[in-house]
Amino acid sequence: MVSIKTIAREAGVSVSTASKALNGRKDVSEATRKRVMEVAERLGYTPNPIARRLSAKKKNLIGLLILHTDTLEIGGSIFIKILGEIGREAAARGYDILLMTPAQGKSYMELARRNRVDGLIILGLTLEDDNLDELRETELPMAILDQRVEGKYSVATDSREGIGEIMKYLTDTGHNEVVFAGYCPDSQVSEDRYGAYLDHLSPLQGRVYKGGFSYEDGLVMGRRIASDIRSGDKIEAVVCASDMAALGVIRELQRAGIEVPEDVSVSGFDDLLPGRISTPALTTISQDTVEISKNLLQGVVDLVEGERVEDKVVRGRLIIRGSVGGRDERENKK
Amino acid sequence: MVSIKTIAREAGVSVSTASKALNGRKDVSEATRKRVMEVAERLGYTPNPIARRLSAKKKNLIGLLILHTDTLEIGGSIFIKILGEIGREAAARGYDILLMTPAQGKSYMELARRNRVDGLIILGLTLEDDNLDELRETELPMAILDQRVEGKYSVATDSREGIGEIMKYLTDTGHNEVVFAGYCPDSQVSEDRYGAYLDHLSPLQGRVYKGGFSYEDGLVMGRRIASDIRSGDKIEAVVCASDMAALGVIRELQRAGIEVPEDVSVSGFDDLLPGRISTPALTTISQDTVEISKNLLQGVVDLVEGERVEDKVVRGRLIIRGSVGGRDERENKK
DNA sequence: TATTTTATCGAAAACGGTTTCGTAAAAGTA
DNA sequence: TACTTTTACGAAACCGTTTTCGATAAAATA
Repeated sequence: MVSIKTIAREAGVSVSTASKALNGRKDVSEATRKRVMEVAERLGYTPNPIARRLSAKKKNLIGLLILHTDTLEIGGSIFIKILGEIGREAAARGYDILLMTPAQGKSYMELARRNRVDGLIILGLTLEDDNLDELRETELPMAILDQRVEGKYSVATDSREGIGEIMKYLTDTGHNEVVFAGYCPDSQVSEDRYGAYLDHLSPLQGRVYKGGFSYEDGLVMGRRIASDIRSGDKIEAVVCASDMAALGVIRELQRAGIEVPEDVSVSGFDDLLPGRISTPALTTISQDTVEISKNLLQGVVDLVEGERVEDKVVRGRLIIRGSVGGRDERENKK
Repeated sequence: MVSIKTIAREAGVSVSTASKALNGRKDVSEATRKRVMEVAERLGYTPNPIARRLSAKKKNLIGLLILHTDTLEIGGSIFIKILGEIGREAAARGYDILLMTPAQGKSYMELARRNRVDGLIILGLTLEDDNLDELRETELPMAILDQRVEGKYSVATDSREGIGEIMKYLTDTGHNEVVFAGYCPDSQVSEDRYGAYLDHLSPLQGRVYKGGFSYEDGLVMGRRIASDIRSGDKIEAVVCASDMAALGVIRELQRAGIEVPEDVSVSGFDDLLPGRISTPALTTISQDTVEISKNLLQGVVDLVEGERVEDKVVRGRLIIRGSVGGRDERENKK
């Protein structure tokens, strides 16, 4: 394997000069630099990142902490894209990504310390995490997906705006009685989405069904909603906090003989695969994985390099599909 | 940061002795070893993996190459689990995982070389990959998911047995006319699954619909199947090469007024999320992600450590849900 | 011309470990 | 007792970089 020694020898200079030439330092003559560069090129030299890390204080290494792979599984189709993008961005900024999985008994910070990473990207963090306090206290640069932790940089899809768009679309298509399904106080994301719903309430009047993000949660809420409708409640649309919950709701509505979207419209959030192929297909907000990943990576890197960063919310995109009815469909049904 | 020097000083020994004590080398007295260990424990010493890598020939570093994140997106819910498991296994065997994403113009081997990894785990490799020849020729230890490359270690779900189980189940539930949908010659996995179908043909008689793995592919095949049925073909079951294709097939069948499973049974392969919540829910083969991940990681590691390994096929599990009809349902319909 | 700057380079230390090898003391053997 | 072997340890080299700093020669200044 060709090291810097090889190219120094070959170029007839000392190792230190070779290093300086390669790194564009200022005290090397133009002639020497060129010679060194050529030799390096010819010999296919690539600096050993390990050796480099040993001497440098900044290791150019970011730990990617993937928590709760079981929960993350639901949004799997999104995460795989995020991973790819993070990798690309990291390469572009000259950083490497170390995959870190939580180990029994070891705290995240302990893991980070052991691996000598400059910073952390955290996926799948929940508010019940045991390490939350420790995270808050540490100085280690980090970027957290979808969960705000005080003092820490976070990136999330703009729930407020996303739900806002949905509400606006519902209003435009003539829905008046709109309820919200999937509020659970444990989750930041859920809070945000519910809050946004409340913000856009007028002139609609709201009601909330508590529940989680999963399909099963959706089933439970769907049954309650169906029952309320049968009791005479005039619900025209259900805004759900997640795609999976929306699918569950739709399923139970359909089972109760309530047609979507002819009788009730249902919207999701996330744009997961199942919602694209369900009948009806889900009207939802799709996450901009590229933008999310970019911000995640650049966020930590900026922090590592001493810059200040502000929490980032990235715009989602309203995806109009079949689960929200237009005025026509709903009129026809009547 | 406490280094080996610190603990050497504190324990009153030389750095070399400290190193030997820590690593359980043979020429250290029991008393000294104990003293060194205690100091290390007390000071919370953890060896710097970077420094260790610099001197060692084996870096204890495995590159995780994630290809085609767009295609992988489909099975995302599986891959995220695989990632988690790989991480856990790696930690258990003392290896670190470096996330690698292919860069424009750089070959995979080039990437591996640059990063000084001991070996590679490759996810999402296709037979059309430009790097295939180079991969074949290299000596670098690697484990490849779901794609056999001559001379390279691969891990895959046992298509043969999986399809076999499905065929047996179909026979047991009284299906005679069984066709196969989703054969595409580009893909190893598809070939395997189709081959297994052919193996289990008797006493059924077979027919194949060519197509890919995606939902859209399924739609196309579904239309052809529906049309064949309307032309009088007595198809009782469709064995699909993938869940997504199966969902597409079901969709088109339903649209043509053909009921699943009352008129035709349909089976999938992979056990993805959408198939679990579709109506009817898919009868399919679920992949054992834990076993797959273990074998992937242990495969490369074994190769790195000089052992021989044999290609691994891991058993899937037949998941019986609603898309394949029992004898009763089908009789009743008639 | 004598002196100070500036440009270019290389020796050496440092990063944090591991490993080889030499040596002194302890133990074993004749 | 004298010699050999074993045990326990440390000095030093090494892994491949970067960086600091001192040295030399050329250029600029007085």
